[in-house]
Amino acid sequence: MAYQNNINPNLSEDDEEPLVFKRSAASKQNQSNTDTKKLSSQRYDGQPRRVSDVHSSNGVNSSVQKGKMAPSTKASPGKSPTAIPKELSEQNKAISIKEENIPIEHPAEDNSDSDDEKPINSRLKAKINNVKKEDSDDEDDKPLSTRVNKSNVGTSGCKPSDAKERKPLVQKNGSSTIDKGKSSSLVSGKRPLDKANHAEQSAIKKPKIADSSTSIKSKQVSAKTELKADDDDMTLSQRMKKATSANKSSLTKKTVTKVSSSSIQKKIQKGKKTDKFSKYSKSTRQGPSSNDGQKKWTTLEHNGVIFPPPYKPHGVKMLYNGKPVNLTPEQEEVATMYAVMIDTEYVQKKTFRDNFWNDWRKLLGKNHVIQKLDACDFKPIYDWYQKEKEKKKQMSTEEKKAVKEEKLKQEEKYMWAVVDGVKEKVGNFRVEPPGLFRGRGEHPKSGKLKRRISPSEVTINIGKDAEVPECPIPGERWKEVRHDNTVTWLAFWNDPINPKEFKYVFLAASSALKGQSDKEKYEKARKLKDYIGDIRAAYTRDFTSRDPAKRQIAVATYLIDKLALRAGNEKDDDEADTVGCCTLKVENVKAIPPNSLEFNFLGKDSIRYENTVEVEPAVYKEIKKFQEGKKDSDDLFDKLDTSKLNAHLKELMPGLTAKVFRTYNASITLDNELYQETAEGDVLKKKVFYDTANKKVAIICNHQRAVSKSHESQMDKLKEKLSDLQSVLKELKTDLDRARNGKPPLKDADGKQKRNLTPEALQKKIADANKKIDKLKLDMQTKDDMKTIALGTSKINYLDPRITVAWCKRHEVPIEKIFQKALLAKFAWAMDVDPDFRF
DNA sequence: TCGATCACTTAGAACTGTGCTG
DNA sequence: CAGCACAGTTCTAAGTGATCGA
Repeated sequence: MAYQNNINPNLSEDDEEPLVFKRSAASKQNQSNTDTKKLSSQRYDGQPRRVSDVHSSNGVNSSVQKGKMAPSTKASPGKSPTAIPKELSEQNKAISIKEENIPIEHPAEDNSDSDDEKPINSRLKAKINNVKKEDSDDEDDKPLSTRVNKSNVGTSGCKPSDAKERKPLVQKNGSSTIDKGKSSSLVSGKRPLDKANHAEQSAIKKPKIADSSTSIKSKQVSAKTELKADDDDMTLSQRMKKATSANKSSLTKKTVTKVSSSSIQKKIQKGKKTDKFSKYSKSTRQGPSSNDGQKKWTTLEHNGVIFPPPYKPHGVKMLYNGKPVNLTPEQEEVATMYAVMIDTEYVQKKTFRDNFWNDWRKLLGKNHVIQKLDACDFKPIYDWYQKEKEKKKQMSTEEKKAVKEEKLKQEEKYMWAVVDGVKEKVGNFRVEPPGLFRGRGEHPKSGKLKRRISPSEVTINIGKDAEVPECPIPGERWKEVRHDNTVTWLAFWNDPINPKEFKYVFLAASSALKGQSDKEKYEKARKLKDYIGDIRAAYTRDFTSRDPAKRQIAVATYLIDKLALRAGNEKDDDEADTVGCCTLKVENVKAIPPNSLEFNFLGKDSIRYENTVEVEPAVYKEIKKFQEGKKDSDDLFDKLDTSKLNAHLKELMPGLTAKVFRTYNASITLDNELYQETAEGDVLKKKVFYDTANKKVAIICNHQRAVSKSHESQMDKLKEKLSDLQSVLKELKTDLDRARNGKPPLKDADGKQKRNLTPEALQKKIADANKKIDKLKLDMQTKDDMKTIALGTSKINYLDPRITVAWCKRHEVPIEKIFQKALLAKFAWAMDVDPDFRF
């Protein structure tokens, strides 16, 4: 089939014909390509891109929307004796999460939603077979080993082989979607108000604004308790029901944990009746749909945030016109921020320097000796800083360890939160230290001083009954304390660079709360499979609609579907000038006859997207029309913005938005790739196979990274190594010839006589050398190919981890080879997937 | 209806740790 | 054992999209 591009939207499933995706230089840089490093290379050529085949099986539609309806709530810790037994699937065990003091465990994740959607049978089966039911108790009691190790990853029998069979996957999963959802009445609103019957609650959401109600220290008594209780009950029972019915039940995967932080531990204890309970409680949390409205948690405890230490002046004097200058500590602090950056690219940019100078100058005052940046020499401070760094590096291992431990001791209490009785890691508990704003690309605010944040700017969100964290800076207090359980943040402050924006403190990715939403994200993307056929048919139809707005929506949707473009919200003038689909400018797309489009624009993070792709003739024609009579800098889609686009998408599938296509595209691509014949061989080979699939996704999503500073020199080294090997080979060949003729080998480079070897021995050496050379060449190629491709982003954000876990099980690859520790924790919810899972 | 606000996900760079190599 | 590449983690910027409120 010579890839013809046509991506016919309606392609039937089997059509997965790859669209030709020609990508030329994907460069990572921003506009000015001046920067050398950035110039990118060309790789990516011609990678065919497959538009996945997705067929929609007759659309079943389940309207299941993630959880909006169920009123359930979580049980409060302590109660819930019920605790649904959790089963551990064997798979779970496969993962060896070792000790780690993290608690993981997430409550029962409900797989609910999703699980529900998935074929029950299969899950059941799997569970039945593998699962071990734990009854009771706590995991503590049970040997970790059991739960964890045993990696039998593979095993499963399912042979992937028949791809054919699997293809229908969609059906499989899809159909299974069962309608449970239908019912759900729909989705409704998530407005907080709705849900809140209680006045109290209702007040909550708005608080964003001010919420006076909560003031510090108030330990309120509140009705909350009652509330809670109710909810809890409900939940439980509900959940149980559900669990039972589904049989699949529970889920919880827990990972045990050994918690260490005493303080929290104490709290836990306090809070819950017993540890056991606490564990259990987790299992009850949030039901699938539990979001009763918007409730994200019932109890929340944490210790607030930690602030960076006050500035310690170093007294090193910078020079102005060659002479040392005295600076106050405040002035010195900011000078130091700049000084340590003088060897970065930021400082090369005028905007950065101007912004810095502007802000620093305010601190210096009008009459300061320093009157212009150009005459400043920050080198002494820079040198001092380098020396400090060196000193640190030179510390003995013990010293380093001691320092680390000290730091840990100070921070430990901030590292954890207790959410509904479960200890969870906090993500960013450190308040951002002052510094110079490092905007990406040509950000107009780059270089501005990002001031220090004080506690009086920080709002804390915590459970009503929890102790309000003490403000870590004596004499100061929090700006505000809220008790808003409709949000997941633990604290926030206004971004000093952009005061209208906020910086939030959230739980870590390994938390149940995040895990749950991650899972929902993938379930939604999976659901798109069932709709994609209709959606494609619809937009294809609309390419020729009489209504221009409709045509724009159709074309935009097509691009988002086919190219996995981002939606493209409007941006302010004080942000870098980047675009997404809806904000593409005329100049960003060039029509190349007969029906190709050449895209070239700066996307998120000012990463350049360059791609030429063949499109449907109708699309080609429309794009040309949209461009007619417009200036280069005009919007290509003038009748469109993301909210209109998303509103339209929502009509096609509940909950559908533009970003879902990216997730869908990425995951289905991985799934398809991994169902191709997997290279047999050792784990390393399999990993290469996996990475290749991952790479395809990264290319589709345009995930790039800067070429490392040392790339060139590294390549040079490899080249040298290669040529050394080649000369060795040559020598060996000569020796072989001589040996065959009964002559002794030539002397080596140092003039020494080499050992006499038999032709056989030499042949073997030659074969080895050839092998080495081939491997080296391959490594070099790979290294060069990958120098601008970032695999991590898709792994973390776009690829349904169940696809990977299932593949690992099928091919007996230990999951740790693919997911590092942090990802194992983040994806704990996906570990018990069936080996034959299809996205 | 629309701009502003808020919450949360996605992103690459910077930093840190670690294991290999010579 | 130092110096390195590379892997993994941390940091925080930059997106998306829902909701608010006029």
